[in-house]
Amino acid sequence: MELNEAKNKYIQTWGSLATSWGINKTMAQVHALLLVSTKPLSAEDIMETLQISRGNVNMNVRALIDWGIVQKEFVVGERKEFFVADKDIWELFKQITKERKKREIEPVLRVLEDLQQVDDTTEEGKQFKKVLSDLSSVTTKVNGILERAIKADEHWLLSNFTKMIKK
Amino acid sequence: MELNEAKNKYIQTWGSLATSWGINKTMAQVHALLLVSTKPLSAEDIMETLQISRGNVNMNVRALIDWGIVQKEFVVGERKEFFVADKDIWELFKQITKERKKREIEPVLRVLEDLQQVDDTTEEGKQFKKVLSDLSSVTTKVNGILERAIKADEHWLLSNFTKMIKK
DNA sequence: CTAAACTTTCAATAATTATTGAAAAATAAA
DNA sequence: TTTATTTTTCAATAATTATTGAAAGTTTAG
Repeated sequence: MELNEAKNKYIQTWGSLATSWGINKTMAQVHALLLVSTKPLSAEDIMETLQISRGNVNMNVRALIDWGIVQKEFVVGERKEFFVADKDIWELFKQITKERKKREIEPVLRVLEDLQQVDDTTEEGKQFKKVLSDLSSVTTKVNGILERAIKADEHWLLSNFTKMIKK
Repeated sequence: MELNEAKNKYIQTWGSLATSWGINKTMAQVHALLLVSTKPLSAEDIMETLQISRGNVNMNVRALIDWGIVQKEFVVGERKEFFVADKDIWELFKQITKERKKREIEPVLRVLEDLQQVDDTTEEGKQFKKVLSDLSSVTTKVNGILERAIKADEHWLLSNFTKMIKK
């Protein structure tokens, strides 16, 4: 398989996975592109490769920076900004998980907690509280799983590759 | 807080969480409604409570059944179908995780594997393969985390509540 | 069988979300 | 300064996704 064909396929695959996880397609594609690029890319490079508008590039690159998985980089002799993606993909996974946990799971936990205030003098009220408490348990548990994933073996990838190389 | 108000708030919260995870809002709301209902609901009950059309109810209930988290139930003396949601929420989480793993993560792993066939005689090709192999490692690892979550303590919730009740 | 009760389908339409592109704002060079 | 270059914003528009509702299809009762 030719390299560019492979890169393309990868960018597309990643983009389509992203859409089913509530991340927009372009954002995922921009990230994928930066990830497989051997050098920093400018907004124009991205526009050209992915055939998207300047505004779109700007918005999505900014979002990626916001998520902490892409950084600006300055190239000597160039005025415009260039971008690179963090190449440690475990780090990437952790960042994304951390962000989503904060933005989505934690607010739900807060609502569930708040709802515990419901009147439970009736039988139905009691049952509802039971469902809520089940939900809280599971959400908390999921939160915990993610928490552990985030904190887990800081250098898992590194040690993994050291192993691979040594072999 | 009044019971119906609380139930409503919960249905809305769950619905909005769902949209950011690529599950459609109505599907999540229907599920939430069934979850907090003390008795099986008919298509009409759902239509009325959520103010949505018959077709919409049908499609989403069917999808929920497809995911294995809602079941049909027959009510004596009634001709139409009624629906109930599985009340074991850990089971629900496991089902959803299992489905998504199968539908989304596994196909990506297959594509990544396929892309390993890329020509790697050039330096750039080698670097790309490195990125691919990183991605595979992480995706496999995530797959593993989910796998373990699915298989984990079949009766975690149950034992948890037994503990709570005993206390 | 036929009629009534109920479920499913799907083209039309609405609602939501993403993208463009040009104008405004910001930044750096001359 | 002023001018050129680059980035950001955002209203308009396009693309995607969800929803409706009525017609067609099924099932059950009589």
